[in-house]
Amino acid sequence: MAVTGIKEVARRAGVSLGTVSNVLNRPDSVAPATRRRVLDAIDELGYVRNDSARHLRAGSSRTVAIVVLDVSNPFFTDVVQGAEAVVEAAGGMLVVCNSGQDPAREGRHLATLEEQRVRGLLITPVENGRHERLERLVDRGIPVVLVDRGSGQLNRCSVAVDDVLGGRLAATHLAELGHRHIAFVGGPASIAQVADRHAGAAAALTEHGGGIELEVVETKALSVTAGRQAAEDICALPQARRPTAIFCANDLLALGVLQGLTIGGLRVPEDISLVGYDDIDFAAAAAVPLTSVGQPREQLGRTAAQLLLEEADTDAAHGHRHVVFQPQLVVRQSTAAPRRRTR
Amino acid sequence: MAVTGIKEVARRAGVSLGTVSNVLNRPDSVAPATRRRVLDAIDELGYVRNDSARHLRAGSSRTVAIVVLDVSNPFFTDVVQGAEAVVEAAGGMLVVCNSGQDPAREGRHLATLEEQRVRGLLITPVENGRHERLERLVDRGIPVVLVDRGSGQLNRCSVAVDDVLGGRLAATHLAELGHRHIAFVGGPASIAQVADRHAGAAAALTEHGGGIELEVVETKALSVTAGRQAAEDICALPQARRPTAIFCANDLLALGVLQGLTIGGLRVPEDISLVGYDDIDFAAAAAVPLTSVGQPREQLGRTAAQLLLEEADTDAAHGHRHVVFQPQLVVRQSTAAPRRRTR
DNA sequence: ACGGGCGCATGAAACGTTTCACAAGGTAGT
DNA sequence: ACTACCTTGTGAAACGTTTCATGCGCCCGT
Repeated sequence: MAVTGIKEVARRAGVSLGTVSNVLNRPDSVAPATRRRVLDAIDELGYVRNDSARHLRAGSSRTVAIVVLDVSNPFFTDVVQGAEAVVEAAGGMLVVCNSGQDPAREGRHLATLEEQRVRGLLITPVENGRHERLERLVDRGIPVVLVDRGSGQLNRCSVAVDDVLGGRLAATHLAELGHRHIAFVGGPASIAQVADRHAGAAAALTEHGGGIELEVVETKALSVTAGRQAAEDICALPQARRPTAIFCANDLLALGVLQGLTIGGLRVPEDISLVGYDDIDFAAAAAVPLTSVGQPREQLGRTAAQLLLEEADTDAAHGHRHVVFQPQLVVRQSTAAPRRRTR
Repeated sequence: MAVTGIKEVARRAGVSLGTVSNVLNRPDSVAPATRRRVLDAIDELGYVRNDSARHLRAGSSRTVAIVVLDVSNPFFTDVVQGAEAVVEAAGGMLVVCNSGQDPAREGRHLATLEEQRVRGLLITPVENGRHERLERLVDRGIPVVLVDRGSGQLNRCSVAVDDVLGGRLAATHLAELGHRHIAFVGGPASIAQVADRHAGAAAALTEHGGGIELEVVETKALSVTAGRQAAEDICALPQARRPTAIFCANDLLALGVLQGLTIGGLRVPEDISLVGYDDIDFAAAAAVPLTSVGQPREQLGRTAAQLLLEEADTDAAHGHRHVVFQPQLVVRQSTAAPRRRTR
């Protein structure tokens, strides 16, 4: 009921303002008897600290924000959960903001977060390159950690997964199964992750030799719908010109492709092999469990959060680190050796 | 750079503290020339409002929180997006908290949010019934809207979907297709949604007459894994005792069941029909597109947020409303008439 | 017995806003 | 010319904390 604060508690317990504050923040420096009295008063009054006042005084807050591209992509929800665990363990709070790939929305979020004087920021920026607003936050002393984005910048930490290697793994797997005609499905190519995964695949195939063809099918988005569409195009090809394997930049895409292929009457993996990327839970749960390139999603979030808190706690200049994880190929049932072509 | 506030801006613009505040909050009450000068000063200094101070003074904040059971369930991410849209349009910020079905975690979140003096709270509580902490928030004057939970309580608004009706729709659909032996897969039964959906199905079948059997397969969770497990059990039954249709409490479950049936060599819908619930995007994208009971997920979130803001804006006592949406059956390819039993 | 330390409690100052009562000057109405 | 009012700007108070210099009493060691 009591909407008021520490003052009322102090009066009730018959102590001074400062003492109540001490009970709250440095309980050991208060005599047990006094402490008891204060705690009782707090209970009776139903007193709850006022965070705004606390942080106004303290200057910094205990909340950390994470800005993601798409809250409904399981990849990000897992990253969020990882970060959440670390932040909460440290007594903080993680607020999740969704930019939905929209730079304007991202901007609004950053503005609000700046006003809130958040403790730190985890972000997968919508756009690459210089980011004025982000620079400002950094200048202001708010630590920023880039998530799932290699960092050209040196003035902040970053956490990422080696997408080039991921692409290599997928392509090598297909090549070793004997595929000679592979399609890469993904897009838009402006997205760094997509470009890297493709580059990795291309490099691996070149090294592997044997003139393996890597055809690119560019999609508009990394979504299930986009994948289904791409699959339709592929089904329409005459069998001779049809790839025997598909590597998707993303599991959502791969699920769409799987669906499209099924509709088009092609079986996975008998007629065509399929590799996804991210290894989201739905990949394993698909009707044909997907072979996919796994990323340590939760760990990505955890590490990012750790780096952030570390930086936030370090008073002095802190050495910015760039952690890169290794992806891992998870082989399931969507890949197999190509059938002999009818000769 | 300037870490300081309004004061410095005032000095630079050669005006008083109050004037700067007016420029920020009531620009019209300031002469254009003065306003210009102040705005310039703000720009040059890179001044950014301090939210803590503002809210300390104002008493209430502009952030609204939503506490969900599982951030990685697409159902909730859609609800969140709906709420987000409304809150952001109103100039507020939505913070997403994940209780992960854990009452303790939920409690910690609520404690923090109470300290933050959030403007309002959207929540799908982990447990039903009286909720001490929630009561406290309400007493404190923080509006609370229950999401996806019918409200026994009358001291707050709620937004829900009629789960009993949803159950009826699913069961009726199957009965009309000619199924005589149906299984309900879901659990734990303590979850209100699960119980309601089952109750609806049972009621509909009774009314439909013809002695249709409704068998219950209780699961431990509403997850893909749990569904796969349940499907294995069903596959193990001798054909004569095997249901010809399955109604799942949840799409995640249904996806798991679909996978389990496929592994077990049963085809959907030829051998067995399958109905899910929620109509998440992955349901439409499954290898066999799922018939499912759709809920207006985003609208659920939007409405909840609207109710909340409305309550927060109303000074006087406000009439608590309970909005109930109608679910809708979405028929896709996972349901069909049962094959004639081999006689 | 005396000074130094230590343990505990105090109260005022400061954090950066917003608000509010008020002042100064100008304009208009009578 | 006088009052009344409007427009624009002012500065102090208040919001609820935390922090810090200070004070008071007590014990201990010499």
